[in-house]
Amino acid sequence: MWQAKDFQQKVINYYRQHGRKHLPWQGTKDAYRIWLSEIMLQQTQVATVIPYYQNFLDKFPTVTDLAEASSDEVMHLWSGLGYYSRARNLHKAAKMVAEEFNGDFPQTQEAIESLPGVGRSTAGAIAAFAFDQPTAILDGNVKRVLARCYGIEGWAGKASVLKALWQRAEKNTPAQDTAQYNQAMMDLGAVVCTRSKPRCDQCPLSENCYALKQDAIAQLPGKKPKKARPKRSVYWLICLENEQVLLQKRPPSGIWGGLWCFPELEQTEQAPPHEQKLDSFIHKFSHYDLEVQPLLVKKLDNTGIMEPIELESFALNFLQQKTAEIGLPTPVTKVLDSLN
DNA sequence: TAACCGTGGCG
DNA sequence: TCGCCAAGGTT
Repeated sequence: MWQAKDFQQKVINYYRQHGRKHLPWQGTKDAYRIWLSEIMLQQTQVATVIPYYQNFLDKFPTVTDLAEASSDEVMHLWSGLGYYSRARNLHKAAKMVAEEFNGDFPQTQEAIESLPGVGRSTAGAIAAFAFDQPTAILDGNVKRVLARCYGIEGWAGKASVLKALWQRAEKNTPAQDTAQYNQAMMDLGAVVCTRSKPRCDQCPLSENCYALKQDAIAQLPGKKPKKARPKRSVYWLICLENEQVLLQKRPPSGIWGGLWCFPELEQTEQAPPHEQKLDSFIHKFSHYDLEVQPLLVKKLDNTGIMEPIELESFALNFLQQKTAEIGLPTPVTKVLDSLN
Protein backbone atom coordinates (compact mmCIF):
# COMPACT_ATOMS: atom_id res chain seq x y z
CA MET A 1 0.00 0.00 0.00
CA TRP A 2 1.36 3.40 -1.03
CA GLN A 3 1.91 6.05 1.61
CA ALA A 4 0.18 9.24 0.53
CA LYS A 5 3.43 11.19 0.38
CA ASP A 6 5.20 8.69 -1.89
CA PHE A 7 2.10 8.42 -4.04
CA GLN A 8 1.99 12.21 -4.48
CA GLN A 9 5.64 12.39 -5.39
CA LYS A 10 5.37 9.66 -8.03
CA VAL A 11 2.27 11.24 -9.52
CA ILE A 12 3.63 14.78 -9.68
CA ASN A 13 6.89 13.54 -11.11
CA TYR A 14 4.93 11.74 -13.80
CA TYR A 15 3.12 14.96 -14.64
CA ARG A 16 6.33 16.93 -14.99
CA GLN A 17 7.73 14.36 -17.38
CA HIS A 18 4.71 13.17 -19.34
CA GLY A 19 1.64 15.21 -18.42
CA ARG A 20 -0.56 17.15 -20.86
CA LYS A 21 0.26 20.83 -20.62
CA HIS A 22 -1.09 22.38 -23.79
CA LEU A 23 -4.79 21.71 -23.81
CA PRO A 24 -6.78 24.83 -24.74
CA TRP A 25 -7.95 25.44 -21.16
CA GLN A 26 -4.51 25.04 -19.65
CA GLY A 27 -2.10 27.92 -19.19
CA THR A 28 -4.84 30.23 -17.95
CA LYS A 29 -5.97 31.21 -14.48
CA ASP A 30 -9.25 32.63 -15.77
CA ALA A 31 -11.83 30.89 -13.60
CA TYR A 32 -14.50 31.42 -16.23
CA ARG A 33 -12.52 29.53 -18.84
CA ILE A 34 -11.59 26.77 -16.42
CA TRP A 35 -15.20 26.45 -15.29
CA LEU A 36 -16.43 26.29 -18.89
CA SER A 37 -13.94 23.56 -19.73
CA GLU A 38 -14.83 21.53 -16.65
CA ILE A 39 -18.54 21.64 -17.47
CA MET A 40 -17.99 20.70 -21.10
CA LEU A 41 -15.70 17.86 -20.08
CA GLN A 42 -18.29 16.24 -17.83
CA GLN A 43 -18.90 12.79 -19.33
CA THR A 44 -17.36 14.04 -22.55
CA GLN A 45 -14.00 13.31 -24.10
CA VAL A 46 -11.31 15.92 -24.64
CA ALA A 47 -11.25 15.65 -28.43
CA THR A 48 -15.00 16.23 -28.61
CA VAL A 49 -14.88 19.28 -26.38
CA ILE A 50 -12.07 21.25 -28.03
CA PRO A 51 -13.99 22.78 -30.99
CA TYR A 52 -17.01 23.56 -28.81
CA TYR A 53 -14.79 25.25 -26.25
CA GLN A 54 -13.20 27.47 -28.87
CA ASN A 55 -16.52 28.43 -30.43
CA PHE A 56 -18.04 29.17 -27.07
CA LEU A 57 -15.20 31.46 -26.01
CA ASP A 58 -15.20 33.27 -29.34
CA LYS A 59 -18.86 34.11 -28.80
CA PHE A 60 -18.75 34.63 -25.04
CA PRO A 61 -15.25 35.77 -23.99
CA THR A 62 -16.31 36.62 -20.44
CA VAL A 63 -18.84 35.39 -17.92
CA THR A 64 -20.72 38.67 -18.36
CA ASP A 65 -21.07 38.07 -22.09
CA LEU A 66 -22.53 34.66 -21.31
CA ALA A 67 -24.87 36.09 -18.68
CA GLU A 68 -26.26 38.60 -21.16
CA ALA A 69 -26.83 36.07 -23.95
CA SER A 70 -30.20 34.61 -24.87
CA SER A 71 -30.85 30.99 -24.01
CA ASP A 72 -31.30 30.17 -27.70
CA GLU A 73 -27.81 31.51 -28.42
CA VAL A 74 -26.33 29.42 -25.64
CA MET A 75 -28.16 26.26 -26.69
CA HIS A 76 -27.11 26.87 -30.29
CA LEU A 77 -23.44 26.76 -29.35
CA TRP A 78 -24.03 23.62 -27.29
CA SER A 79 -25.93 21.79 -30.04
CA GLY A 80 -24.42 18.35 -30.61
CA LEU A 81 -22.48 18.25 -27.35
CA GLY A 82 -25.25 16.54 -25.41
CA TYR A 83 -26.39 16.64 -21.78
CA TYR A 84 -28.08 19.96 -22.41
CA SER A 85 -28.86 20.60 -18.75
CA ARG A 86 -25.18 21.48 -18.57
CA ALA A 87 -25.77 24.40 -20.91
CA ARG A 88 -28.92 25.52 -19.14
CA ASN A 89 -27.16 25.39 -15.78
CA LEU A 90 -24.11 27.14 -17.19
CA HIS A 91 -26.25 30.02 -18.38
CA LYS A 92 -28.09 30.19 -15.08
CA ALA A 93 -24.82 30.14 -13.16
CA ALA A 94 -23.34 32.90 -15.32
CA LYS A 95 -26.27 35.11 -14.38
CA MET A 96 -25.67 34.26 -10.73
CA VAL A 97 -22.01 35.23 -11.02
CA ALA A 98 -22.94 38.48 -12.72
CA GLU A 99 -25.62 39.46 -10.25
CA GLU A 100 -24.91 37.80 -6.92
CA PHE A 101 -21.12 37.84 -7.15
CA ASN A 102 -20.85 41.17 -8.97
CA GLY A 103 -19.14 39.56 -11.92
CA ASP A 104 -16.31 38.07 -9.84
CA PHE A 105 -16.16 34.30 -10.03
CA PRO A 106 -16.53 32.79 -6.53
CA GLN A 107 -13.25 31.57 -5.10
CA THR A 108 -14.07 29.13 -2.32
CA GLN A 109 -14.98 25.55 -3.03
CA GLU A 110 -18.26 25.96 -1.16
CA ALA A 111 -19.30 29.05 -3.12
CA ILE A 112 -18.24 27.47 -6.42
CA GLU A 113 -20.26 24.36 -5.61
CA SER A 114 -23.33 26.51 -5.00
CA LEU A 115 -23.47 27.20 -8.74
CA PRO A 116 -25.93 24.99 -10.60
CA GLY A 117 -24.25 22.18 -12.52
CA VAL A 118 -21.17 22.27 -10.31
CA GLY A 119 -20.79 19.31 -7.97
CA ARG A 120 -18.06 18.42 -5.53
CA SER A 121 -15.50 17.21 -8.06
CA THR A 122 -15.98 20.06 -10.54
CA ALA A 123 -15.80 22.60 -7.71
CA GLY A 124 -12.59 21.00 -6.51
CA ALA A 125 -11.10 21.17 -9.97
CA ILE A 126 -11.98 24.84 -10.45
CA ALA A 127 -10.72 25.80 -6.98
CA ALA A 128 -7.42 24.00 -7.56
CA PHE A 129 -6.80 25.08 -11.16
CA ALA A 130 -7.98 28.67 -10.91
CA PHE A 131 -7.22 29.55 -7.30
CA ASP A 132 -4.50 27.06 -6.28
CA GLN A 133 -6.50 25.67 -3.44
CA PRO A 134 -5.75 22.21 -2.00
CA THR A 135 -9.05 20.71 -3.13
CA ALA A 136 -9.51 17.13 -4.24
CA ILE A 137 -11.21 15.91 -7.40
CA LEU A 138 -12.84 12.58 -8.18
CA ASP A 139 -13.69 12.12 -11.81
CA GLY A 140 -13.79 8.86 -13.75
CA ASN A 141 -10.04 8.89 -14.28
CA VAL A 142 -9.19 9.38 -10.62
CA LYS A 143 -11.71 6.77 -9.61
CA ARG A 144 -10.11 4.23 -11.90
CA VAL A 145 -6.56 4.93 -10.74
CA LEU A 146 -7.49 4.82 -7.05
CA ALA A 147 -9.76 1.79 -7.33
CA ARG A 148 -7.01 -0.20 -9.02
CA CYS A 149 -4.11 1.03 -7.00
CA TYR A 150 -5.79 0.51 -3.63
CA GLY A 151 -8.16 -2.32 -4.50
CA ILE A 152 -11.33 -0.36 -3.80
CA GLU A 153 -14.01 -2.73 -5.04
CA GLY A 154 -17.58 -2.19 -6.18
CA TRP A 155 -19.37 0.25 -8.46
CA ALA A 156 -18.80 3.94 -7.72
CA GLY A 157 -22.54 4.58 -8.08
CA LYS A 158 -22.93 2.91 -4.71
CA ALA A 159 -22.70 5.37 -1.86
CA SER A 160 -20.34 3.28 0.24
CA VAL A 161 -17.91 2.84 -2.66
CA LEU A 162 -18.06 6.50 -3.55
CA LYS A 163 -17.36 7.41 0.06
CA ALA A 164 -14.31 5.18 0.17
CA LEU A 165 -13.02 6.69 -3.07
CA TRP A 166 -13.49 10.24 -1.80
CA GLN A 167 -11.73 9.40 1.43
CA ARG A 168 -8.79 8.04 -0.50
CA ALA A 169 -8.82 11.02 -2.86
CA GLU A 170 -8.78 13.48 0.04
CA LYS A 171 -6.05 11.57 1.80
CA ASN A 172 -3.82 11.46 -1.26
CA THR A 173 -4.30 15.03 -2.47
CA PRO A 174 -1.30 17.17 -1.46
CA ALA A 175 -1.60 20.62 0.08
CA GLN A 176 1.09 21.88 -2.27
CA ASP A 177 1.12 21.61 -6.07
CA THR A 178 -2.51 20.51 -5.96
CA ALA A 179 -3.28 21.70 -9.46
CA GLN A 180 -0.39 19.71 -10.91
CA TYR A 181 -1.36 16.68 -8.88
CA ASN A 182 -5.00 16.83 -9.97
CA GLN A 183 -4.05 17.24 -13.60
CA ALA A 184 -1.58 14.39 -13.27
CA MET A 185 -4.20 12.03 -11.88
CA MET A 186 -6.51 12.76 -14.79
CA ASP A 187 -3.68 12.31 -17.27
CA LEU A 188 -2.71 9.02 -15.66
CA GLY A 189 -6.26 7.75 -15.94
CA ALA A 190 -6.77 9.03 -19.47
CA VAL A 191 -3.45 7.96 -20.98
CA VAL A 192 -1.96 5.17 -18.85
CA CYS A 193 -4.53 3.61 -16.55
CA THR A 194 -7.13 3.18 -19.28
CA ARG A 195 -10.24 1.07 -18.91
CA SER A 196 -8.95 -1.69 -21.13
CA LYS A 197 -5.33 -2.57 -21.81
CA PRO A 198 -3.73 -0.14 -19.38
CA ARG A 199 -0.09 0.75 -20.04
CA CYS A 200 1.21 -0.50 -16.73
CA ASP A 201 4.77 -0.44 -18.05
CA GLN A 202 4.47 3.36 -18.22
CA CYS A 203 2.78 3.79 -14.87
CA PRO A 204 4.68 5.40 -11.98
CA LEU A 205 2.50 3.47 -9.52
CA SER A 206 2.85 -0.01 -11.01
CA GLU A 207 5.36 -1.32 -8.48
CA ASN A 208 2.71 -1.06 -5.80
CA CYS A 209 -0.62 -1.45 -7.60
CA TYR A 210 -3.19 -3.77 -6.04
CA ALA A 211 -4.94 -4.60 -9.31
CA LEU A 212 -1.71 -5.39 -11.12
CA LYS A 213 -0.40 -7.47 -8.26
CA GLN A 214 -3.67 -9.39 -7.89
CA ASP A 215 -4.24 -9.66 -11.63
CA ALA A 216 -7.58 -7.88 -11.12
CA ILE A 217 -7.32 -5.05 -13.64
CA ALA A 218 -10.41 -6.11 -15.53
CA GLN A 219 -12.43 -6.29 -12.32
CA LEU A 220 -11.49 -2.80 -11.12
CA PRO A 221 -13.17 -0.43 -10.96
CA GLY A 222 -16.46 -2.27 -10.44
CA LYS A 223 -18.96 -1.94 -13.27
CA LYS A 224 -22.41 -0.54 -13.24
CA PRO A 225 -25.05 -3.28 -13.20
CA LYS A 226 -26.66 -3.31 -16.63
CA LYS A 227 -30.35 -3.20 -17.28
CA ALA A 228 -32.59 -3.60 -20.28
CA ARG A 229 -33.00 -0.54 -22.45
CA PRO A 230 -36.59 0.34 -23.28
CA LYS A 231 -37.64 1.52 -26.73
CA ARG A 232 -39.93 4.42 -27.46
CA SER A 233 -41.48 5.09 -30.88
CA VAL A 234 -42.57 8.49 -32.11
CA TYR A 235 -43.61 10.35 -35.22
CA TRP A 236 -41.88 13.55 -36.16
CA LEU A 237 -44.19 15.83 -38.12
CA ILE A 238 -42.28 17.73 -40.75
CA CYS A 239 -44.31 20.65 -41.95
CA LEU A 240 -42.77 22.53 -44.85
CA GLU A 241 -44.15 25.78 -46.13
CA ASN A 242 -42.58 28.62 -48.11
CA GLU A 243 -39.13 27.15 -47.70
CA GLN A 244 -39.57 27.09 -43.96
CA VAL A 245 -40.08 24.31 -41.48
CA LEU A 246 -42.12 24.25 -38.33
CA LEU A 247 -40.21 23.56 -35.13
CA GLN A 248 -41.29 23.56 -31.55
CA LYS A 249 -39.33 24.41 -28.44
CA ARG A 250 -39.17 21.55 -25.97
CA PRO A 251 -39.93 22.15 -22.30
CA PRO A 252 -36.94 23.03 -20.11
CA SER A 253 -36.80 19.67 -18.37
CA GLY A 254 -36.58 16.24 -19.94
CA ILE A 255 -34.77 15.05 -23.01
CA TRP A 256 -33.41 17.83 -25.24
CA GLY A 257 -34.84 20.42 -22.86
CA GLY A 258 -34.81 23.91 -24.34
CA LEU A 259 -33.93 22.69 -27.81
CA TRP A 260 -36.08 22.96 -30.93
CA CYS A 261 -37.59 19.83 -32.46
CA PHE A 262 -40.17 18.74 -34.94
CA PRO A 263 -43.58 18.33 -33.33
CA GLU A 264 -43.59 14.84 -31.88
CA LEU A 265 -46.37 12.30 -31.37
CA GLU A 266 -46.29 8.89 -29.76
CA GLN A 267 -46.62 6.26 -32.47
CA THR A 268 -50.01 4.65 -32.78
CA GLU A 269 -51.23 1.97 -35.14
CA GLN A 270 -52.81 4.60 -37.33
CA ALA A 271 -50.38 7.27 -38.48
CA PRO A 272 -51.71 10.84 -38.71
CA PRO A 273 -52.55 12.16 -42.17
CA HIS A 274 -49.37 12.72 -44.12
CA GLU A 275 -48.02 13.28 -47.60
CA GLN A 276 -45.01 11.03 -47.42
CA LYS A 277 -43.13 8.74 -45.07
CA LEU A 278 -39.42 9.48 -44.80
CA ASP A 279 -36.90 6.84 -43.75
CA SER A 280 -37.32 5.86 -40.14
CA PHE A 281 -34.31 5.53 -37.88
CA ILE A 282 -33.36 4.65 -34.32
CA HIS A 283 -31.57 7.17 -32.15
CA LYS A 284 -29.77 5.52 -29.29
CA PHE A 285 -29.56 7.28 -25.95
CA SER A 286 -27.62 5.93 -23.03
CA HIS A 287 -30.80 4.79 -21.31
CA TYR A 288 -33.30 4.07 -24.12
CA ASP A 289 -33.73 3.76 -27.86
CA LEU A 290 -35.89 6.25 -29.72
CA GLU A 291 -37.47 5.01 -32.93
CA VAL A 292 -38.36 7.95 -35.13
CA GLN A 293 -40.73 7.88 -38.10
CA PRO A 294 -40.55 11.25 -39.83
CA LEU A 295 -43.70 12.21 -41.73
CA LEU A 296 -44.11 15.01 -44.24
CA VAL A 297 -47.41 16.70 -43.38
CA LYS A 298 -49.49 19.59 -44.64
CA LYS A 299 -50.60 22.49 -42.51
CA LEU A 300 -50.70 21.31 -38.94
CA ASP A 301 -53.43 23.60 -37.68
CA ASN A 302 -56.02 22.22 -40.07
CA THR A 303 -55.62 18.57 -39.21
CA GLY A 304 -56.64 18.66 -35.60
CA ILE A 305 -53.76 16.40 -34.68
CA MET A 306 -51.86 19.27 -33.15
CA GLU A 307 -54.53 20.01 -30.63
CA PRO A 308 -52.53 18.82 -27.60
CA ILE A 309 -49.43 20.67 -28.67
CA GLU A 310 -49.04 24.32 -28.01
CA LEU A 311 -48.20 25.89 -31.29
CA GLU A 312 -45.31 27.95 -30.07
CA SER A 313 -44.04 27.47 -33.54
CA PHE A 314 -40.89 28.69 -35.06
CA ALA A 315 -39.97 28.90 -38.69
CA LEU A 316 -36.47 27.88 -39.58
CA ASN A 317 -35.31 28.94 -42.99
CA PHE A 318 -33.34 25.79 -43.64
CA LEU A 319 -33.56 25.75 -47.41
CA GLN A 320 -31.22 28.70 -47.63
CA GLN A 321 -28.80 27.10 -45.19
CA LYS A 322 -29.55 30.00 -42.92
CA THR A 323 -29.65 28.09 -39.69
CA ALA A 324 -31.18 30.14 -36.95
CA GLU A 325 -29.34 30.74 -33.70
CA ILE A 326 -31.20 28.07 -31.79
CA GLY A 327 -30.39 24.74 -30.20
CA LEU A 328 -31.02 21.67 -32.31
CA PRO A 329 -30.55 18.01 -31.24
CA THR A 330 -28.22 16.03 -33.46
CA PRO A 331 -30.88 13.84 -35.14
CA VAL A 332 -32.99 16.93 -35.94
CA THR A 333 -29.99 18.48 -37.64
CA LYS A 334 -29.51 15.29 -39.62
CA VAL A 335 -33.13 15.18 -40.78
CA LEU A 336 -32.93 18.85 -41.79
CA ASP A 337 -29.77 18.16 -43.75
CA SER A 338 -31.45 15.24 -45.52
CA LEU A 339 -34.24 17.53 -46.71
CA ASN A 340 -31.82 19.66 -48.69
C1' DT B 1 -31.00 4.70 -4.13
C1' DA B 2 -31.68 4.84 -8.76
C1' DA B 3 -33.27 6.95 -12.80
C1' DC B 4 -32.44 10.54 -15.85
C1' DC B 5 -29.75 13.18 -19.04
C1' DG B 6 -26.54 12.96 -25.36
C1' DT B 7 -23.23 11.89 -28.26
C1' DG B 8 -19.37 9.76 -30.38
C1' DG B 9 -15.44 6.67 -30.34
C1' DC B 10 -13.55 2.35 -29.59
C1' DG B 11 -12.64 -2.73 -29.10
C1' DT C 1 -22.10 -4.61 -35.37
C1' DC C 2 -22.90 -3.45 -30.73
C1' DG C 3 -22.17 -2.86 -25.90
C1' DC C 4 -19.57 0.08 -23.12
C1' DC C 5 -18.68 4.45 -21.27
C1' DA C 6 -16.20 9.14 -21.10
C1' DA C 7 -12.81 15.49 -16.93
C1' DG C 8 -20.78 14.11 -13.35
C1' DG C 9 -24.77 16.44 -11.55
C1' DT C 10 -29.61 16.66 -10.44
C1' DT C 11 -33.88 14.90 -8.99
